[in-house]
Amino acid sequence: MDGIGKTMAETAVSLHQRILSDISERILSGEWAPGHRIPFEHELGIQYNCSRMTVNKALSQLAKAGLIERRRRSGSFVRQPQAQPAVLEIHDIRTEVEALGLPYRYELLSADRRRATGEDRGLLGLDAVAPLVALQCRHFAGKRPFCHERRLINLSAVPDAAAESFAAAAPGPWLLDRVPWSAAEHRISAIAADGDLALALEIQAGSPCLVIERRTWNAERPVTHVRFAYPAQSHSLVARFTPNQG
Amino acid sequence: MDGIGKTMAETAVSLHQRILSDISERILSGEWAPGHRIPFEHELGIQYNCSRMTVNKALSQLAKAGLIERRRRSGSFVRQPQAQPAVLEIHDIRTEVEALGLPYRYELLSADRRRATGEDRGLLGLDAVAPLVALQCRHFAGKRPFCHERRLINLSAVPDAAAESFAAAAPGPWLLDRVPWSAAEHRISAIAADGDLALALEIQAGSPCLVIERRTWNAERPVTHVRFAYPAQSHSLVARFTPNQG
DNA sequence: CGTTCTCATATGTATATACATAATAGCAGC
DNA sequence: GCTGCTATTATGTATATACATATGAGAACG
Repeated sequence: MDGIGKTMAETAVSLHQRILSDISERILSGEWAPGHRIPFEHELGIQYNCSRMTVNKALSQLAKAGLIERRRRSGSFVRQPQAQPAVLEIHDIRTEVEALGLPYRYELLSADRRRATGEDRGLLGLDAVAPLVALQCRHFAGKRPFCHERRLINLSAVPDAAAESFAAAAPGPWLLDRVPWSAAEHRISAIAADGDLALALEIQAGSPCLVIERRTWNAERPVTHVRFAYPAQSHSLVARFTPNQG
Repeated sequence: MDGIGKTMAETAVSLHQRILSDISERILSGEWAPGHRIPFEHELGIQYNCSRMTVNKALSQLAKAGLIERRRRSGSFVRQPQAQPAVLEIHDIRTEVEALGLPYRYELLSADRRRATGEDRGLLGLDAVAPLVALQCRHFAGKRPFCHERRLINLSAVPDAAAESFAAAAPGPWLLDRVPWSAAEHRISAIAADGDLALALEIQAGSPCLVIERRTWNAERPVTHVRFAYPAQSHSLVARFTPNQG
């Protein structure tokens, strides 16, 4: 390294990026098998003609992505692939429908205010009885029902929801505006449509549906539980795993 | 900042980590609403009594996690929540079955070697005709079929597969040993079991199944396409979203 | 009034440096 | 041989610095 001031224009992509993709390629191609010790930071620094810090940043990122494991005093090692972590993007329903080029429509089927039953508490993850709102609604793509939504909202976490009718706007975006970000857990499964669901989705009873359940917390407090049911034909989820996403 | 040499023991967690969680907390709590401009790097540097580099690393990470958007000359802004990225862990089937405390058994139903048909090429993402192996097999949890697997393996990417019978060991782990790491795309959907699938899973024809399809690449080359079909009752997937995972 | 040019500014990327920390290897002493 | 100390080593985290780059704001100009 000939010191500070090296121009960056000589490389089209950043050095960081180059190191990252070089190394992941070697791992992905199998050239560096699981268990293999990759060169030390300072060695890579010499190879790439850059400082240890730059290498360090790239390797730290690879470690976070799960491709390598770093051990002090020993070096960095290619990890045994175990679980395939994949990133699933769960979008807003209106966005999804509009992405298909179809007009979106929302319809409220029922709204109900009650004290949490045992089942409600199980779904929401509540430890005590609390007031809540239970909703059922439908999302249309063009003329066809696209998705059925069944939702519980914990009123002690979101008191404003008591005054809201949800007749015109879907509860999902409404909540996102008020509880802007939160931790969430998703459960994805398949079910056979029972009578009510089949009616709502205008499909045959017993036909398969893809179900996404989401539980949402805000600072440790359960906010909402929602079950989206999609007719099997109309929907699938895509998840990707790419180790060097930048 | 009183210069180099500040001891790190005074803070239990790293400064980087603290900035990261502080800021995401403010965003998650709604204190900083979408569109809000968060303080400039140098301002945060003064607030946290640290250098711009440290702030920069934390903010870059938040940007990569999708919580904020960074604009040169303008600053960093809280993003509108759009897609909820959730991490899905897809494990080995044997591991899953054994996690249930049930004995695992594998059974090969059929193995077939052929040149890729049009459909095969679509599934694998091949642009040219190539030899491949097509497999069907079952995974048992105790006495019940747990999962049906239908797989294509691209022989030009994995020539060794031609010599392998797959009678005793499942192709998934076998491939993992040889193609140690790879990029993958998962598609999750629900289907109604057709006659063959119903027979293999010992369920009624037409009953719902959860389907996971996975396409795997190794250095831009398609390696395998696999479709796992689970009887709806027996399986669900869990994905989590936690914004500041470190 | 609109267009273009210049300048200031915030982020982006890289450097060299400093010290902390964890873990190993080797050695000393019992 | 086992235990515990010490030195070494690779990574972890932070610093100050330097320069690149994109872009917004305002000045200069037609």
